[in-house]
Amino acid sequence: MKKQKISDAVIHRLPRYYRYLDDLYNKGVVRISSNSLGAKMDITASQIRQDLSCFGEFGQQGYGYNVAELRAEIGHILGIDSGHRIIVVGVGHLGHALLQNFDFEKVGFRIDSAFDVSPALIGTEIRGVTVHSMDELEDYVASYHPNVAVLTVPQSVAQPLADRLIGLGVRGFWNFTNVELSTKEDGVFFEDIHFVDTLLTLSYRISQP
Amino acid sequence: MKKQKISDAVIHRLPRYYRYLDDLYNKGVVRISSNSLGAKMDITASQIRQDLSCFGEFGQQGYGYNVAELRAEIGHILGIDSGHRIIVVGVGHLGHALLQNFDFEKVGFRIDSAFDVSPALIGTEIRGVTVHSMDELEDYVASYHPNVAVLTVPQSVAQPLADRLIGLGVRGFWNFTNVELSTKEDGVFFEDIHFVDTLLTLSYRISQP
DNA sequence: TAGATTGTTAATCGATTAACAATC
DNA sequence: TAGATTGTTAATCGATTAACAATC
Repeated sequence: MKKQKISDAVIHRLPRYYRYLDDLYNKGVVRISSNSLGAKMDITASQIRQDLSCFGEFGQQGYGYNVAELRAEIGHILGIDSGHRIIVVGVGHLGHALLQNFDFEKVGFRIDSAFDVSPALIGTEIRGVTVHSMDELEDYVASYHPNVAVLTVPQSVAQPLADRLIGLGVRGFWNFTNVELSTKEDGVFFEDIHFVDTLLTLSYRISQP
Repeated sequence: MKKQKISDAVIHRLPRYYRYLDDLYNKGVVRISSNSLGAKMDITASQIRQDLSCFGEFGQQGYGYNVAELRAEIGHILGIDSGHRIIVVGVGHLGHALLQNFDFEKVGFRIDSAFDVSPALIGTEIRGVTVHSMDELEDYVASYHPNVAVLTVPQSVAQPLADRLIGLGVRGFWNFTNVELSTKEDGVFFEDIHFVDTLLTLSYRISQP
């Protein structure tokens, strides 16, 4: 195992490894070699072994990798067992869709509260998650210390809201607002979901002659 | 201008360039140098010039780039003016949210129809987009030739549905189903949106000591 | 044991950055 | 004109792939 900075390229492949291993695991597959996993994922065996070697030695010569074990290891690297807590801020169409469809628990996030300004929503419950008033944000965060916030609010309030949450101790933002957020604070991370970018990439590809 | 294969790295930066230029354009900024754009975007001026040089010469020595012009050029490269047509297949929470919030026209996509199996939805209209029965897919595609489909259907039907649409001539898939789709057909592109992956990346970052 | 497959080192390939002549 | 800034070539850096000894 090499001790070094993990490159972004590697980090971005980890969730995909996890998805494939989780799938194999659910299918009851016991072992897999870097070669056959590479074939499935359409990447080289060499890359898989190189990537994994950043974090440890998880395989066995002549055998390959135990699926359940490797799945658990990568899950651990990704922090699935870290007991992260998450809140949804903004329960419009998109916030609502995420609450309804997204399996936060499956990736190790505990969620029990969402926040919105609309009186019509406050007090309602969506799949077991209660919608609170935005005014309760301070009290809630002080009590439960969620470390990640899903931002599904209008663009105009995104940055001030992020600043407010950072002040309260939130360290990660799953940002659907289409505004690139930033902060001077260290150790705060933004994962910006730009729907537009992916659709434009697709537009580019189908537009090529 | 170099004639060569455009790398994925470059392609994935194009939409971000477009967003920044669109923003500058809307703010009334007339010209910008690679240096100041790089400062804004937190990338090197050299990279911007290198990237743009793949597609042509859009700047002027001693002056920089005309914002309106460069914005239009990149928009053109991305196919924003290609008159693409798009349909939404699956009007659950997420499909609904996209229909309500996403500005398809702004990125050059015409949308007028969505499709679902639910009798309760068929015939309704969401922001001017009519929901049709899935049975009408063949007729609709034959008449209007949409080239992209947004897939917001259950995982289990994703691949067969994609195959069906490919057979009808659809060439791009904005795929929200969390299943990686594929085809043997040439010239068909998938843009898979894996919500899980981005949240796990965030999980990884906040889990680091 | 023999065959398979790992982890790692070395080689290659590609992407990013630096430098600079050209020129507006 | 002088200063600014481009497009492009060359240099550097990093990521991917290949090769192979180690070993289960």
